[in-house]
Amino acid sequence: MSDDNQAQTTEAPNTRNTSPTYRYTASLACSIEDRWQQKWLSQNAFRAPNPGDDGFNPDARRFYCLDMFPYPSGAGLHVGHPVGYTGSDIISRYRRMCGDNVLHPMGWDAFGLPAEQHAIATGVHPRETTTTAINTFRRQLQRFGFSYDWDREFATIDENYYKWTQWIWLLAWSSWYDHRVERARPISELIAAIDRGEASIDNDGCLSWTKTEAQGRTWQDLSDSERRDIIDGQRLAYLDEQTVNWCPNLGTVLANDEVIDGRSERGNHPIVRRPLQGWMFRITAFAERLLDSLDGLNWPNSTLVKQRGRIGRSEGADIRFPVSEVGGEIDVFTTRPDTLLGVTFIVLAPEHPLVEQTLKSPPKSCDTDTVRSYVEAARARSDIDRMSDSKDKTGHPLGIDAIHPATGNPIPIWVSDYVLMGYGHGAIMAVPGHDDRDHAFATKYGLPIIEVVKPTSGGDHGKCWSGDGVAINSCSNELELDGLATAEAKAAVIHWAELGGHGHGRTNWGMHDWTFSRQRYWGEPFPIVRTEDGTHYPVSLENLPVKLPNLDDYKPPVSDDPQPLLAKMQDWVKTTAGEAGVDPKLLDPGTPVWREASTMPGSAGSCWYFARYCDPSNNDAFVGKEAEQYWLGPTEDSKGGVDLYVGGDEHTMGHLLYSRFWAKLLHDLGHLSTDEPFRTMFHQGMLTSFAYRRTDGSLVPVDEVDEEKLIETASGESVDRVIAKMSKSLRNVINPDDVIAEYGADTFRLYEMYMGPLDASKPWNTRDIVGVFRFLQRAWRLVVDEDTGELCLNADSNDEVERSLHKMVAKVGTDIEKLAHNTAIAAMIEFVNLATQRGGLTSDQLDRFARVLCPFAPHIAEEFYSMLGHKSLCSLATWPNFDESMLIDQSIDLPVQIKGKVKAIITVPTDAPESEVIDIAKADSRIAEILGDAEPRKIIVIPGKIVNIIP
RNA sequence: GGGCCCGUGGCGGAAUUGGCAGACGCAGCGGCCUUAAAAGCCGCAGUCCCGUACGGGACGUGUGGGUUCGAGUCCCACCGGGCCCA
Repeated sequence: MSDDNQAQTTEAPNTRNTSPTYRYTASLACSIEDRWQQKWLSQNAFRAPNPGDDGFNPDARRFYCLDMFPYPSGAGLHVGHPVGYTGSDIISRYRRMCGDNVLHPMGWDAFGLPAEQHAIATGVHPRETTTTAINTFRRQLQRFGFSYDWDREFATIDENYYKWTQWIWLLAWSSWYDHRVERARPISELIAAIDRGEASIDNDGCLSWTKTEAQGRTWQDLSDSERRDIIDGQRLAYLDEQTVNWCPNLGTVLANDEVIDGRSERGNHPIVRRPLQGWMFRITAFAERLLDSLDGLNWPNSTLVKQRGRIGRSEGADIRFPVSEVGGEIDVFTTRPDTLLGVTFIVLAPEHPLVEQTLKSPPKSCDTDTVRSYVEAARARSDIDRMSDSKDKTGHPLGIDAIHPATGNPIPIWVSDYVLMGYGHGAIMAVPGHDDRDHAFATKYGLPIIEVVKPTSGGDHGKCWSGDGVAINSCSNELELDGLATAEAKAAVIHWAELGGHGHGRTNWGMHDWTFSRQRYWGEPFPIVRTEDGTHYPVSLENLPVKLPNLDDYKPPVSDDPQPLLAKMQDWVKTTAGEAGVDPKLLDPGTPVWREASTMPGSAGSCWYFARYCDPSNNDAFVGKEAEQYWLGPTEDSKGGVDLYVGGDEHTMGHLLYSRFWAKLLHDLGHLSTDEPFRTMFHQGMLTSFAYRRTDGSLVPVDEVDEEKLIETASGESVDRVIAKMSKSLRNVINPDDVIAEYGADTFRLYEMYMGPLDASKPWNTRDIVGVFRFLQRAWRLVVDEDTGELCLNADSNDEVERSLHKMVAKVGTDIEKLAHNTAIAAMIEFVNLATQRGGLTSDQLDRFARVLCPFAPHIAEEFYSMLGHKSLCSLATWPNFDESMLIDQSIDLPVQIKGKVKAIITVPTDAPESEVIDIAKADSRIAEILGDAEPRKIIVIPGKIVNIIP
């Protein structure tokens, strides 16, 4: 052992003075780890050179392995974080040793509510809180020995980062979506097309590319503000009024996934539904592509299914129902146009404009007071709430009728909160014969039910059948559907509707445009200002980022009336074009302007961070072209995008959809060479913990239980062990710092990987850690003299050990590629156990073993490697080869079955032909005894596997 | 209500994808070493039955059926658990 190892020779606190000086104890492990971590950092060992940089190898295969970056919370790293990080570190280290160019970066998703909540409570600036938390996280991650390229680290709150977040937003604001070519384009091209007369805007504000005779006023006739409104209506970032989840206590709007059961996910505050104007992203324009390009992704199936569900494509038709009394008409969207003749009533969402219109001039039969209070009550409820009480539906008749377009019959119009304004048109045609919710509603209020679809097979005839079938009772003067299968009937109705002007076929998306404004402080400001007449002007690139002003008081005004926190800073909000950084060519610098007081949501920075790692310090572009093309562009093996993205599946729905959207936007506008950010995706499983449950079902904190006897200490009552999420209240949260202090980082890494499959959720069991610790101790003792600390190796190689080493190298390599780290570790344990029994390793064998161990337990591997005399790092050494011929044994044991039951094990030469195998099997005494003289009817030989004899 | 996933020893989990179920580890038991203990090393270990023992037999991957020479693995139904959507 070299001189610089002296430090750890002092005895470990948990060992007696009787234990050998150089035993692999926690303190020895920790001092080894500390030394190598310093070397890695000081040598910048895991720096990934970009094309053009020193040391870049253009012939190597690329491997961009990305961890979902963490939000650095004040509580420090949770024991669950390193599961995915260790899994990806192992494959990154392995691929690096295989010669790949590995990009394995880490950074910080650092804008977010918790730091702002902390600021409200303490007055400490969120930047300060966040920076402290980042330093803690970085220290903890480095303590695990992860091989990140720390030169590429950044945080989303860095000015040089959010400058580009703002720039990308401006890019969206300056773009529109051209559905003719299915891509985003600069809005200047649209304006030019309109100026040239190629495109026109119809009376409804819709864009039209067919040259028609000018109806009414032409573009030239419009005022500047009218033109501006039309163009603003095409932008991919646009202002709109939405019903939002307003959280008065947090002083902000929350996304649906930030609201759980009508309360905020963070802080558990009540939510009210309020209309509010804010910036939106026109993500729905990309819906079709977001759906279609999922097919090319190597993602877990469950994630693909969820993503498709989230996008929510449904094909159907818009059908128009005239309204007799008040005039006008109701558009409904239905996925089952074939059931048109089963419609017996119409249901409007409480927010539907016709409801308000009816209440203003109600017919006699409308109970206005009841309806009005019902509408008010429904407004306050969340969408999920309104849809979830599937049993007890409520509603009221409006007292007016619609005319059925195919029969001319009047059908009543109701209002009910099970219909949402956000889906379709906020109105449905109710088909109680074939829709469960409509059926429940009709039954409750005594509305007629008509059966119009007969199930082809199965299905309970007469009950509410919502599947496909054959149309019945579906003939009117206008339509004859009887006998048509559902698909044919749908087409027939759509055809009829389009011919008669009653509607048209349409694809509806469950996904909505993305509400992008937040009313809080700790987020990216929008780089845009507006003048008195409401015209918006971008802040020019050289004046980005628009920095957050400092606040004296972070408390939001608690109010049911949504107000952005920054609106308190009137000196900042009200400024001049010059002061705000608007290009003087666009607007005179002295012009009074108002800044946007809302900020971007937490997910903004994480939408594009995968790209920034490619070129994190670029001041001239969000990412340099060459770096971007190298790390993210298409290759022979990939259509482009991050090669492996590892992260939990719990918060990925929004993030994955939003990053995919930004990638498509950036791709369309020529800034990214891939339109999918993450080619291969892997979700690490959640770490759970044990908890204890009393017979009445209540949970007991772990420290109040005798875990051996399974009784509650205080009462003596017996308890069951159950698996639960780690939580403060159950006191079963594990702090990784404590575990490392007790066993070292190498053991920690091995334990988290050895628990089970990387993608499975599994319980932390402190008792089990010692197993992998013993493995490292055994490996250490196998080659190191515990008294002298010197290597203790054999001169001659044992053939059995050598063969088993080759097999182990082969298995570990293939297992790592599958991220099956648990079975790779089992293979290493078996190897060390065998080598221990056979009396040790040669120096050449240790050399290879150290390199195989390195991705998993890199510190002890470096130690072995340097003890062998290497001056270079094991982490940068070459992955050992194995000899194919060493994987095959001379002879193999085969089970012999009689009628599928194993009766004997025979040993045959590995390459024995079938006839020889049969002869050996028949010759086996036990087999011969069972078979007797009779010739078997059939003998099945599966080479290398089994022999099965049917007598 | 719809969709997706999962049920293997006392526990975590293996099983080259249809071929010896329970690798590896924890906990447990026995032995060696030790005055003793810890650590370490060696061994035993799915359940049940027969047998003093060597050994042998039956059952066995949530339950019931099916396909197959052969099923933890494929198919159908059910039970239980989880996640997502409504």
